[in-house]
Amino acid sequence: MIHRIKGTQDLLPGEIEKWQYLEQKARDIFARYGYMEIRTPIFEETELFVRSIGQETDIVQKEMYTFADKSKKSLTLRPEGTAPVVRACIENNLLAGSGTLKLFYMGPMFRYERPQKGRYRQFYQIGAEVLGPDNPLIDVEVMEMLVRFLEELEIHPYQLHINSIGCPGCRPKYLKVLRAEITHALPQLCADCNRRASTNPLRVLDCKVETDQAHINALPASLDYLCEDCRTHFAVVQRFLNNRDIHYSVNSRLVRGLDYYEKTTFEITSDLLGAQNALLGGGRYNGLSESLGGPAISGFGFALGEERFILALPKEDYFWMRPEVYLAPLGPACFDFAVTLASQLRRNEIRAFLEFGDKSLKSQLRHADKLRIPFALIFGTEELHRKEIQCKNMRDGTQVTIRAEVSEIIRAIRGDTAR
RNA sequence: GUGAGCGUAGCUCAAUUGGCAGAGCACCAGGUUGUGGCCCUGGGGGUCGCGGGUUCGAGCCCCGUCGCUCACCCCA
Repeated sequence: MIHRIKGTQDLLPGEIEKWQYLEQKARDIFARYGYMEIRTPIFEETELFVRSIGQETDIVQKEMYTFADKSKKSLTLRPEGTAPVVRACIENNLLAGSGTLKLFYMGPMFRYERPQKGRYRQFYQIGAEVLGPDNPLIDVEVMEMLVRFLEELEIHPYQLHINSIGCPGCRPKYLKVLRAEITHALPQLCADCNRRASTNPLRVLDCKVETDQAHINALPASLDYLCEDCRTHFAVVQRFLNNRDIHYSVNSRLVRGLDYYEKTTFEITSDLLGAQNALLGGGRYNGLSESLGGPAISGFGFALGEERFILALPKEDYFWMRPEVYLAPLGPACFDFAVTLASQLRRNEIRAFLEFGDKSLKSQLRHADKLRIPFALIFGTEELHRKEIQCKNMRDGTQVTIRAEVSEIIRAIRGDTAR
């Protein structure tokens, strides 16, 4: 028995409808905010991710699916979507204009991690990028769109957390102070923090160990070390979030795991999820384009985890384009007619289901009921001899005899007015 | 990479001290010459994850192994 790879999943009928719903709603709201879709390859040169995400990050250090192809080139299954999008923009010269470029994408990402609730090795993200000016109103518009998106999906409660982690101009100064303070507190901190202190001091801020909290709260916050430009940027973001009546909390301990972020970072969490409680996250990445050899263009973007949205979605019956009519021929003698009729109905845009097995009427109706198809067309040799057909309404059980013609059938299942 | 919990029918789970592998749901058939849901009757289905060991006898005890789940880590 061969079965699926750890951390992957088969999305089956009954579950996939939620995904279609989610993706359809995403396309809808992206269209309203002026985004166009982009699709990039599922694998890239390894170097793209190393340079953008950062050599020392966990993603690059231990989570990438990296392999050599037959020409010995090192390739990597994409662990995130921003770097490939920016790469594609540079390569196809989409950044030539001076305006704002808004793109969205959706698709699978890959990270080699131990699976748990809401976390998979192949997982799906929907994300968007705004390339162009370094304008804080972009940050606000993206967050507003996401809050609207959550409301339309009826996902609640959720919390928006924002922070500013400074820019290459002011962050080094902050990191120096942070390092010094952490070193000072090190004896009182947990083993993980002791390790992080040297590998990635920002992550110490993210520690959840109870006994560390008091010490961590006493550590300096990046917000207190922002340069003039970063401070103004963050102030404008907050002012306009307030204007739009968007509830948020400033979380000076919000740290992101990718090195390209600067200035604004944000995250939306929900306790509808498990321990992995982030529905989505994102931030500003002004230096990314240039570091990948493109023009000096600013960027802001986010990615949301589809699996996590599915977990948070209200427990409802999601839409399925189920067949409108089930053809139940009685015996092989009527099958030719059934095939022809199904074809005619479909040409008239009727969703028709035809059973191919030689099943009893009882089992065919049971099947139609199980698929919740609203009408069944029943016909045996007697009916066909008279050019008639039985049309049964599966909801109320009523049944009428009609002429075996497409126009009659359409009238019967869609009502007199429809066509 | 680390830790814990769990692997018995398609699904959810029982099985006393180690003593003939079960139920509900689902599925199929019949009750109805050609009519679904509700009800009744019957039926098909099992490498008890896998491999060793102990024992007259193992789903149960022991060792190993694989898988799943959750959590740590990290992130979407």
